[in-house]
Parts: sequence; C-alpha cells; structure tokens
Amino acid sequence: MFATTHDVAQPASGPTDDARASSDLNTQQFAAVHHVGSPLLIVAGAGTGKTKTLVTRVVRILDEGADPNRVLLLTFTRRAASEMLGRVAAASDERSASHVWGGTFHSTANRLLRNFGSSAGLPEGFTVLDQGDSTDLMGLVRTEAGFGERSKRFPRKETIASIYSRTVNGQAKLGDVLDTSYPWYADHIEALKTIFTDYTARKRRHQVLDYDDLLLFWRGITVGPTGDIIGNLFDHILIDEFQDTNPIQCDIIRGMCRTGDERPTDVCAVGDDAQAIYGFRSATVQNMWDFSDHFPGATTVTLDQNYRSTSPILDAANAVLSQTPVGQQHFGKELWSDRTDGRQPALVTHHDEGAQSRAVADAVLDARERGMDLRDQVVLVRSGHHSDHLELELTRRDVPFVKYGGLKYLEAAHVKDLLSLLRILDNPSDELAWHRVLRSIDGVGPSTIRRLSGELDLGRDAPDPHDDPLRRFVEGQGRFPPAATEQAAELRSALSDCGDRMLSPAEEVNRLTNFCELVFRNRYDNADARLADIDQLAATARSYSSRSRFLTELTLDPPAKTGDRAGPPHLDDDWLTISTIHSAKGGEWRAVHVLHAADGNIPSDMAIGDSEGLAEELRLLYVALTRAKDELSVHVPLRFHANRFGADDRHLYAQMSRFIEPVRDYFDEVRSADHAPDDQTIELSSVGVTEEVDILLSSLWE
DNA sequence: AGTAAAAGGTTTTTT
DNA sequence: ACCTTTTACT
Repeated sequence: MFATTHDVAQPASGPTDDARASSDLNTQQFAAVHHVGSPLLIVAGAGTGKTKTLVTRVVRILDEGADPNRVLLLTFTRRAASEMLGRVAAASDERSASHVWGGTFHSTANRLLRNFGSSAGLPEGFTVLDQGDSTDLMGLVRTEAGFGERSKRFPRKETIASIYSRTVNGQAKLGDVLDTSYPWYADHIEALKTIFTDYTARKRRHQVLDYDDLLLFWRGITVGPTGDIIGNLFDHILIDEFQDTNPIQCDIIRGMCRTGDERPTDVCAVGDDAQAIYGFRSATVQNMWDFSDHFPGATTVTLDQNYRSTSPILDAANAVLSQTPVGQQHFGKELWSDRTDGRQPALVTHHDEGAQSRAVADAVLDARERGMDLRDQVVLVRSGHHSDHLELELTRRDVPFVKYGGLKYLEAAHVKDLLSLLRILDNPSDELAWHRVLRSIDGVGPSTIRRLSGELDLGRDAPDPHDDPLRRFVEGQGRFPPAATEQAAELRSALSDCGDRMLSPAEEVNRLTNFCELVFRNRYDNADARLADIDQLAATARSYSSRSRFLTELTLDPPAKTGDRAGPPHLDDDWLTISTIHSAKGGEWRAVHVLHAADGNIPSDMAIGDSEGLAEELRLLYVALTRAKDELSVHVPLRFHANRFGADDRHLYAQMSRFIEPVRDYFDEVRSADHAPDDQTIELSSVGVTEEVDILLSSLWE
C-alpha cells in the first residue's frame, strides 16, 4: 500500500528563488526544508543530500526562533546525531544547537525515562541491559527453568533472546513468531512462555530495562496520566532513517505529537524504502507507506537527484534494485546523477578467498598510489567474518584499518567482568551482575552461586537501602569454599572501599583492578593484555563524574572494536575502513570494495526461501553499491570456507550472487589474475604442519 | 557433591 | 570461536 501524495509541496516563486539559490539547495530539497503546516515525509534516495536537507531544516527551525529544547532529532546511531547537530551548530547559533534533543530512539528513551519514569511507576536509577546482558539473563532463566524433556534440542540463549525480541518488537503472538520464523522450535512454546515470563519478572524485580523495554516504557508514558506532559514536550520532531523504524517506534512518534490542537506538533520523517535493511529487528517500511494514515494531511517530497555517485555506478545500483519483486515495491523513484564521468564498476571473480584478499589489498594500495587516501576507501561485507581473511592479509602488509560492526570491545568477557563490578555498586540488586562476578571466582560453580544467592538474598523484590545484597556481602555474609577465599576476600574489600568512600568512576575502576588481576591470572593466559583493556576503561571513565552515567553511556553507545591493535590508529594516520553493510548505512566513500558477492553470502543463505528476507538482501546490496562516489568494485570468490569456525577445511563452490548475475552487463568483468599455483602454497600452510608431516609419513608406507 | 576439563554442536545483520 | 552438555576428577 502506498502513501497517497496529497499535495507535493511547491517552492514559491519570486524572492524565494534567490533564497534557494543562495542556500545551495535544489528545488526539492528547498521544498523539504521550508514546508510548514502539515506533517512531512521526505523520500530521500541514497546520496540525494538527505543529511544536508535535514540539517538545513533544523537550522531554519531554529532561525525562526524555535526553542531548541523543544526540538527533537531522532537518528539511527548516536554518531549520526552528533554529526548532524555539529553541522547545525556550524550553520547557526552554536549555543542553541547544543540544546536540541538529538540521539537514537533508545538514548532518548533513556533520557526521558530518567526524568519522567518515576511518575509512571518506573524505579529511579534503573540499569540498562545491553544485548549481551539480556542474552545472559535469558540464559540464567533458561538453566534454572530446567525445561524438562531433553528429547528435542532446546534453543540456545541467543536464539531465545532473538525470539523474544522479535515477538516484542513486532507486537506479535509468540505462537505466530515461532510458526513463521522458528518452526523447528515450535514444540517448545510452553517452555519459552515460562522463560519469557520469568525473564520479565526478574527485570522488574531487579530494576533493569533491556533495549526493548526502553521503547515500550517510552511508549507507555506517552499515554495515560503522563501522556499530556510527554506529548507536549516538543514542537518539532524530525526522524531520520524512518524506513528502519518498527511499529513501536511509530507509535512513539504518534504519542509524542499533540493532536486536536491549534498548534499541532511539526513532524518530519526522512527515509528511503529502498534502503530498508533492519527487518530482522522488526522494522517495517509499512510505517513509511502508511505515513499519511499515521499523520493525516501529510505531504510527501521526493529527492531523487543523486550528488554522490557517477552515473555508471548509479546505473548498476538501479539495475540491481529494479529486480525487487512485485509486492515488495518501493516508492518508485529512479535516482539520476549529472556526474556522467567515471568508469563502469568492476566485477571481479576470484578463484578463492585468498585470491580475493590479495586482489583487494592490491586494489586498495593501488588506489592510494593514485592519490586516494585509505580513508577515502571502504571494504564492505555482508557478515563480520567475511573480512577475516582480508584482515590477515592487510596486517601482513602493514595496512592500517579499523573495522566497524564486528565484535564490540564491550563484548569481551573481561570487560564485562569489570563492568559487572561497577553495576553491582550502581544497583546492588542487579542479580545478573552478581552472578557474573561470583562465577568468575575460582572454585565457585553453579551450586555455590545458588547458595550464595540465598545468603545474600539476591532474589529479593524491593531493595532495602539499609539491607541490600551489597551491604550484606561487605559485612561478611556469604560463605565461600576454601579454594575461593583469597579472591572472595579481595572482592569484599574492594567493593567495601568503593562503597564507603566517595570515589570517582575512574578511581573505582582502579580500586577494582586488583580483584580483576587475581581473577584474570587464574583464568586467562593473556592476562596482561586484558588488564591493559581495563586500564583503557579507566581512562575512558576519567571523563565521567557519575558512575551511573558512565555505565549507561557505555551500553547505549558502545565503542567499536578495532583491528588487532589496542586502540584506533592515531588521528593523523591514514587508515582503511572495513565495515558490515549494515554499519555503513549513511556513509560514503570515494572507492568502495564489496566482498563475497557470492550466492549464499549475498544473499545470505539464511534469507533464501523467504521472499521478504530475500528482498531485504537485495536492498542490502543496493545500500552497499550506493556508498560509492567514484569507484566501485564487486568481488566474487568462487571457492570459500564452508563454515566460519575454521574447524575443518571444507570448502564450497558458489555461484555469483543471483542479484548481480542478471545485470552483469552494467559491470566491467575482470577475472582475477591470481591463479591456483599460488593458492596451493596458501592452502598448504593453512592445512598446517601436522598434515604435512602426516602426508610425508603415510607416503613412506602406502 | 560440586567443580573443572573435554567433547559436541552452531548458521547474520544491531540499538 | 563460543556455548551447552557430558564426562572426569577432587
């Protein structure tokens, strides 16, 4: 179903044309910036100046005297928010720009709930669980539930967590989610119900919110007794990447708007349904298509002049996108560019992954020779591990790179160990943090934890400030087995010191490092490297005066992990970016190298068989291609590892991506010069010395 | 009884 | 590479 375009805003004639010319906007952008009087949907194709339009619109709103405290800018990442507000600040009064509310749905939910949550029955000082924390809590509940019949395989905690999130975000019935997305687990529906119930109860009891709760509670305070206050906080709301919002987020926007009022809230959503790639998070483009149902009287403006890419690149991207199946239709704009220069994108087939890595490294270095800095280039992959092989090659050649979208620094076990200690101090009834800390002590296993949990009263409902688990613990309650006494004593003394004295977050981290050292030395063989990470965390903590803010910021905006090095390369250095396509959303680079464009990778073989999933994979490839300004190369290794765990040496032969093959005329086809002889050396060394010796030995008697 | 080590199974994207 | 289950060890 399409949004009906009631009336396409037209720019006024006369003096406005001068205004438009001087502001350097095209007709459509100008219309989008200056439209007032009804809700506005901006359909902005890739590279059409969407950010500029949004920024200019905010500047215009501020220039007209709006109260910046009453302007809300919702973006997909915090990075996008701070970048946009930085540009707003540069183009307007710096001080007023800094008062604009900007951030993701989740970080904004956090801010609002800290202010208004208690009046809606939310505990003050709640803790936010990140993805890993919720998963761990789900695991805790899972083991305690016991789930009876072990005849059939039970989903692992990650799977349970994603079933839960799909159910909640899509506002669907558990049974339906299982039937459509996880039919092989449909038999476990009763056990899952029990687990979900318990999971929710524990979160409430221990005053923690997960990501989904942030949205649910935000929506919750837009209705009921607080609804009038919340719905009246903002005069202007701007939402970026609207195609990737889910039904709850759409409800939230509606709830934030005044209705039936002589001065309705000014809503402006920007999106591109051709770039919707977060269906797995229950995002739906239906929100865009139904925009004028959600916001009556809405006007639509379409931006379709692309300023980013050369025509040959855009033609290829359009050709790919035109394969969108009927029923998954988009707003039907075709991007055009007047950058008619430039070469056709390259389509390079390689014998295997090794050849692909070498060729891409060559291409990157070659482009640098031609004057294209590493920072002007990006390598895009469908899945984090697709760049593993290339990362080795780049490291071998001393090419610096930073990887986005892979494993997060925060997900490293030892970092979570330390953060759990801080979380106990912050919220002594955080059962999950206690479990994690106690589990890290040598000599403590499931049974000891169960006993300690009782002795410290970790399951208690309402926290009593004079008798919480932390106080009980530092006062000596909780008996440990002999093997654990030393570590337990250090833990007691460290937590006690942090609780007694008024330490800054950084000082607390320092005080807790002793305990970490004791634990790490017994637990990990690379304790020193891990302790260095803790030091780095202490350094980060130094810029915070509040522990609770430090923890929340860290979970809502986790730092991306780099390549092999401890920190990002120096600022004045030049480095290559490697990114998942998802994390590259919104970005642009002069040269883009897309890896693993083979069927099974793009589209991922997990999405094959479901037409919606397949269409999303197609859009994903479209997003990748449209990141390129000047040069684009798509790489297809015909042979690659069958599984990503490296457990064996099985390889698969793949076809070129089904999305590329039919439109290969738009590409300049190149066969990698790198051939098998060289590969054999690589293969042999990857097989390992043991096999070589075994081959030698068996050749002696066979 | 309860913890530690070893074996067996896994499918991707992220606020 | 990591999580879960099973087995071995104290």
